[in-house]
Amino acid sequence: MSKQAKFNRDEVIEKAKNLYWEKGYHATSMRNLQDVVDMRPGSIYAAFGSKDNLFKEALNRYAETSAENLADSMAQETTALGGLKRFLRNVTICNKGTAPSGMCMIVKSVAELTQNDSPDLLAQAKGILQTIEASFANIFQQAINNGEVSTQKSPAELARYFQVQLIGLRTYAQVTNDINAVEKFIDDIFKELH
Amino acid sequence: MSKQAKFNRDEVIEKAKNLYWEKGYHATSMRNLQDVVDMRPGSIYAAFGSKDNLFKEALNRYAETSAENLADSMAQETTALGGLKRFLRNVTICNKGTAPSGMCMIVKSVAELTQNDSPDLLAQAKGILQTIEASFANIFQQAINNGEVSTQKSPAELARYFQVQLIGLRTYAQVTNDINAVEKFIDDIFKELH
DNA sequence: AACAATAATGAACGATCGCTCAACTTTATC
DNA sequence: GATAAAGTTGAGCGATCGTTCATTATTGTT
Repeated sequence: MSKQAKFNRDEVIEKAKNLYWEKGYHATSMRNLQDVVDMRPGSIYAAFGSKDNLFKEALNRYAETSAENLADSMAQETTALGGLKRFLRNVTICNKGTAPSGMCMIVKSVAELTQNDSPDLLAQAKGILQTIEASFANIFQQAINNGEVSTQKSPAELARYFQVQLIGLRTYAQVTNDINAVEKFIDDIFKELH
Repeated sequence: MSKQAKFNRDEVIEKAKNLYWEKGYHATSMRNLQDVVDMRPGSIYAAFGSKDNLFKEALNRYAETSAENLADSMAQETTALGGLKRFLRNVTICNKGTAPSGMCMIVKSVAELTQNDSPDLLAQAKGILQTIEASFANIFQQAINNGEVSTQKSPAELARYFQVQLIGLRTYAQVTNDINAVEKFIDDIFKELH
């Protein structure tokens, strides 16, 4: 009995994520979203509830994809530090042309959203960044176990250090477009870690 | 002849800057601005032309204030690196409670604005970040001349490094609120530079 | 006191915002 | 083919957006 939905939920979330990522939360209107996902407002609201909730799903999708990208980078390298370096190069240099924005969607969200007007969206974005940092800590633990790391720092400290470099450098790359400088910067980071 | 304006232009720009800084460009409405500057729409438009133009003036004011804050930090320390460290501590830890946002207003703007919907606002924000980096380079040149710096890096490289740490750490501090971690991070940065 | 010149006001414009819902379409079941 | 259940549609709601402009208020000059 009943009719089955004709839209593909995964594809819709993917397209919504890309639009939110490009334009940010406030600058993305429901009509913009209706256009890119090719659905009428009634269907969108039946399926996702609200603009806020769709943004939440978009954030989660972004987090999933980021985790996959990190895993892919790790899998393509023989060392843990090599994997992290590949990941860092990907987000700052390689993927810059293809992605909806050169900036990290989560950092964009943390920068845009305030505690007053969307506390749970902000909390979710912050939580995702913490999760990512925790996965970096796991990787650095591996790197330490493998004897790849020269410094005395703990996995948590190394993860924090890497997170700051990632956020800072990705934003920096957005401003300058100086690929050579970014490349050199990344090399310096890993020269020091080794 | 004529009537003289009763509002104080500097104060109005200051208040507008603080609201834009807190809420971001898109989430700040002209009616929000009318409230905080206590002016009617006709007066605002006669004085500033448009929401975009008022935002430009706000960005410039922010840049001026940032330059003053940097100069103040430098003046309060005997060494160039000490001044930079004070500045970095100020924006990530000390001023966090009092400022409209823990984030840098320029970084927020670069994150929020896109090439398509406001190219000149974006260009101006990027330009301000370049100017700030150039002032860091001057300071590092002094530090090198004074023999404060241990590394072989050029002033431009050191400025880029500092800019990335500043952007990354300020954003990081916004996410975690872990003051001890940030404090330690800053200490590590300057341990290495010395 | 009359006159320019400029500033301040705020109602209101057309556009767009997030969102709703009554009407309609499609499907599975009997 | 009648019925029930669920998905789709899009006109349109009230609110708010950035902005305009006719009107009013305030000033220095004559």
